[in-house]
Order: sequence, then structure tokens, then C-alpha cells
Amino acid sequence: MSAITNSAAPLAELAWRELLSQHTEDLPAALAAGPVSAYVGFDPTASSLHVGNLIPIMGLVHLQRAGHRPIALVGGGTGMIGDPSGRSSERNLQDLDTIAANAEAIRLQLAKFLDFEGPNAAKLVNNLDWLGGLGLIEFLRDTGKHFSVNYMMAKDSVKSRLENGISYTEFTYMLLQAYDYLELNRREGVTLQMGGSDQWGNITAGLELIRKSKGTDAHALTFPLITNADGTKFGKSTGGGSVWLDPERTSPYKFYQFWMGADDRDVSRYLRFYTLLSLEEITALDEQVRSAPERRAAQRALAADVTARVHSADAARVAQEVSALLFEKGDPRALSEAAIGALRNEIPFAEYTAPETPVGDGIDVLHCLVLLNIAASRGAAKRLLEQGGISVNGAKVQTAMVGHDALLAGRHLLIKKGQRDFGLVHVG
RNA sequence: GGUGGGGUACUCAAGUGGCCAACGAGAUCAGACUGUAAAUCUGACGGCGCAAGCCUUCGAAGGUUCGAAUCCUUCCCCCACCA
Repeated sequence: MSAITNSAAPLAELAWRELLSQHTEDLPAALAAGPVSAYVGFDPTASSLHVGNLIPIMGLVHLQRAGHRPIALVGGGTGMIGDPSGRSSERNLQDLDTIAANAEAIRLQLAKFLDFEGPNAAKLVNNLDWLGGLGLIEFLRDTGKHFSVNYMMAKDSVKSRLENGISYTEFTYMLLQAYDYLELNRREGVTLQMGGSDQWGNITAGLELIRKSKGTDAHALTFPLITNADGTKFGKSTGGGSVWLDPERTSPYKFYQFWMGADDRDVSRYLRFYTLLSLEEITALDEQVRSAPERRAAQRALAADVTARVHSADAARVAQEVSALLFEKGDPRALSEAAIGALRNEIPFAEYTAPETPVGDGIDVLHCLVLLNIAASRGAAKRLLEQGGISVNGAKVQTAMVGHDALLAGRHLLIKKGQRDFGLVHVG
């Protein structure tokens, strides 16, 4: 997969994909000169990466495809400090065990994107390995000495926090990141660090440190911040929660649906960002968005591609089939028992248990909504019902009770909230 | 340590003794319209409850009062300036 083709190619590729924010001037020459080792850092603040991390991951992927060597750094050490970049308030510190567990989980997720075999095999490192045993005196002598406070205060990440306060700990973050870069430069010959555009300041601090301690140059590259056309934050599901790469947190079906829901105005960019489809293929899909937007061909391609990469080709196929079942087939009452069996694994499912104080005869739909976690409380469920937001087996319902005769094959109820939130209940 | 300002629901932000579950905006959810899109309009938006109503909330704990987010006391935290 990673035959060395044209080492300078990734820049051209990143450029047409609109993934370049800024980079150091002589980076093109460095990439053209031969394989380069490049790294991106990931914060182990959660036990899973989310779709917001995909851009830097894809950056590594493109680099590796062009024959360079990608290194993913898990911030087991820096994660205990917290990066002030892009944040308005102080972080909560996390304990060691949590961070170690998170770092390991993230490592496994990254392994899905990068090739760890071959001449330019990817590598995973954890900065706890060198930061953990770093002494304060040593750090101040060798690293702190190279930075003036004036320089540090001029960085955006610090400047924007001066009004509301920033702890000494977070203030020091950029030095630790700089130290990481220097350390990787020494250990692994890394000469390129990449990251989101908010990382520019931290990355250049690293360049500074390498230049001052070793007298050699290194490079920086940043990716643009991703925005949605409607101004909302990228990477939030319709429920407002993050879209995670971990199937336990965000099911493959939900994940697939997240991409299916992409705005027409965004989908072309997302194809460039998050898939490896060629410019020709994407241009063809763009054309389809223009001529037949209602077919959502681009969204389908996007969802299928990303789901397959993050989960598996199988998971993507199942998500696709389930989506077709829920959105494209006519009457749920015609669903076979086998089809319902497949749904059970993909959408929220609950065994029905009668509420403690039954309101009437039959099956209590409000209770089902609570069981399925589709509604937070019975009161919320009731409001949804009153507003006509609830369908059972494809038909709107206005009453809280449905008779047992409504049950589908295998005694199930298919419940829908709004346009696209489904749940399945089995009545024993 | 001193002086002044501030801590209100997911976020921003009104509210200075009863009309406050708390103005408004954003976010979110639902409905109409649609294409699983956008925009627009409508409604909902602390919890429980069919309802009447009950319960919990305005940094924390006490107190005054028939009644407090609003007044008093102590404490915690943030910001600015001064030392």
C-alpha cells in the first residue's frame, strides 16, 4: 500500500483536498528530498477518538501513502497537563490510570488507519515514556532556558487566556509539546509535526527548541479547522453528543447516519477530507449533488467509505442495509422476522416490561420511549407524543397505549421519534 | 493582605423581597414544508405526574421574613487594580 511514489505528493494531495492551513516554507523541499518522519499528537482525555480527530489522522494517512513515515503520539504525559489552545477555561486534571487506559484505547483505534508493516511502517509512541521521568531541574535547564516568557506570552493560546487567567501548568504546556518534538527528533528523526491550525503556536515552539538545542531545522504543517455550513460545530450528532470512533459509544449504524446527514453544502468538502476517493470521483459526486440532490449519492458514498474505514466493510454494509430498511422500505409491518433480528443489533433495543402503575390496557408507548432512552423522562415522552413526533410501526400515534395486535413479527414494536430516531421493543 | 467587580439552567445573559421553574438569545428536540438536505414558520425545552399538583434548582452553608435568586452572616471560587 505504501510504495514510494512521489515523496512531495502529499502536499499537492492535501492542497486539493483543502487540508492545508499553513506550513513552514521549506517543507516542500524537505518532503521532495526523501522519506520524512512526521508526527501528530492526540490527547488521551477520553477512551476514544471522535470524528474531530479524523483530520490529523487522515493527514498521517496521506503522508504514509506518499512513502513517508507517520508517527502517532499519544499524550499520556501532556494529557495530565491540558493544552490551553482553543480553550477558554482551565482543564480538570485526570488521574494516571485513566490516562493510561485511554492512551491504550486510542492506540488501537489509530491502528485501523495506519499501516504498521513495511518500509515506512507507522509507529505509536507515548510521551509519558520521556516526560514521566523528566526532572524539573533538568527541564528548566535544558528546555526552559531556551524560551523567554515574552515569547510565550505572545502566543495566541496564552494571550487569549490572560484576561481570564491561565495556570502556570497550562502556561507550560507549549514547552512540553516543544520538548516532545525535540525528543522525537532525536529518537526517531522526526522533522515534521502536524496538527490543527490552533496548534501552530505550539508546533513552532518546538521548531524553536530544535533549532536552539541542535542547530537544525524542522517543519510544521497545520490543518484547517472544520466548520459546518450551518455554523454549528462539526462532529456533534443530532443528539448533541460527540460522534465517537468506538462502536460501543457510537454504533456503526449511528456513525453511518451521522455522515448520511451531511449538509449538501458540506458533503463535497467532507469527501475530500475524510475519504481517499480521487478528485475525479469526488467531482462526479459533486455533479450528482447538483443535478439530483434528493438522491444523496454523495452522502451515501461518504457514509459508506468512512464507516468502512473506521469500523469494517461488513459494518458499513449492515449499516447501509439497516438504513435502507428504516428509511426506504415502505411498511414496517411487512418486515420479516429476520430483518427485525438484524435491526435489534443496530438500533436502540429494549425488552418491554410493564410500568409499575399501568395507565391502561395494552402496551405503554411512553414507557417504551423511556426504556429505549429516546426520551429522558415520561414527561418528555409525553410532550413528544402530543406534538406528533412519535410513530409506531410507521404510523403516527397520538395515544399512549397501543394494543397487542399492533405487534410485528416476533412480538416487536418499531418506534420512531421524529425523522430518524428509531428504537425497537420486544414484548415478551 | 487591601479595594472594587463577579459566580443564575447546555452556553451567553436578564432578574435585586412575592406576579420566578426564573426575561431574552443561541444550542437542542418536535411539527408543517421537504430529499434522512437547507432555509422558513410553529411549538416544546429542570424532574415526577393523565391531571390538579408536588419535588429540586440561581457558588456553599447558615440566618432574617408569612414569603428570598433577590436582604444579613460566614465560607469557597473567579476577575481587575493596589500592596
